[in-house]
Amino acid sequence: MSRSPTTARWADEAGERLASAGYRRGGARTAVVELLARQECALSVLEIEDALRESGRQVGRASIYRVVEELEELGLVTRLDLGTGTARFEPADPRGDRHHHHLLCDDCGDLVPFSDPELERVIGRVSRRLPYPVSGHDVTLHGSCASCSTD
Amino acid sequence: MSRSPTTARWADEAGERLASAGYRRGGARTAVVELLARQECALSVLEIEDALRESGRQVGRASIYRVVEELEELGLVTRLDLGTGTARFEPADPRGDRHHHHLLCDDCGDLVPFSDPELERVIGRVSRRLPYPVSGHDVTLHGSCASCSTD
DNA sequence: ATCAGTGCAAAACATTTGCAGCATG
DNA sequence: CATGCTGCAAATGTTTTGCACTGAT
Repeated sequence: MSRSPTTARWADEAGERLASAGYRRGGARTAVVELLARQECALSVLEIEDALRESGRQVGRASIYRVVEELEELGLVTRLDLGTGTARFEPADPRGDRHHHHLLCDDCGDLVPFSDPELERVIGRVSRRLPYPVSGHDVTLHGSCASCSTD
Repeated sequence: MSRSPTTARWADEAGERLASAGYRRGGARTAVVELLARQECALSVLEIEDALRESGRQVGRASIYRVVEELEELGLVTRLDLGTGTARFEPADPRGDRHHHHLLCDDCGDLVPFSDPELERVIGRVSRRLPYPVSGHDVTLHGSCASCSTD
């Protein structure tokens, strides 16, 4: 399995942060972190479960929920609630080059990541005039993808 | 109950659009529309249920779900999925002066609405370079409110 | 050897659906 | 008075929790 530098960096940082937060290196936790590190975009818990089973490393669903919750609390993953009934999770990178937002097809759930520096700048500016400090943000654009518009 | 001009306009438009879409003016539907018209910001289904019960107009929860779904399909309300486990609904106004986004306290769920013309402009610009047409957008800023930061 | 980590099964929620009875147009 | 609307209760699907067992340190 080849890992890009960015991907490897995230997995390593996650490992360190988990260790220094007092977590042990259990099998399920490691498997979930390594799978997430390889992802370009967000996965649901069910998708994580399937991907792990297919790669021969089955992990209980409850453990996956527990791991993504821990990772979210440490700021290592971002939870996306897009109104599709299931939450999705992806590696977080608040300031780095993997930071992005999403275009969602409201009909089929297809996700397209995008990023824009000016959007980030404007969000930063807006954040400063709000009543309490802003620690993060989500932007979701909604539409209907090519396959779903063919009606 | 006094209604501001904007609020009245939304309730009236909702009534018309529902009627022309072939819907009847049932009691539950009317009650939900009138409650939403009065709201400044988003409510969950449970909050809608409680508010209606307290105002002496009890409505079944399933009916509330059905009404907000219809209203969402007609573009009259916006559904907000903020990762709190429950969806919230508010009157929609995609281009008008009620259009806004939210700052969410991740600890207690407190919602603060805000709006910014430049943010809208940038989102419009970004939308144009994406692979399929964008029909709407959500922006959520995350933080920890004053009461929750007192630790 | 200890105590965190894990998996299973059950529980807790949010939301949707089926259906019988009520009320609008 | 026919058909859409409503409420209840049951079904569905997601996420959380309890508990016994496994495994990392």
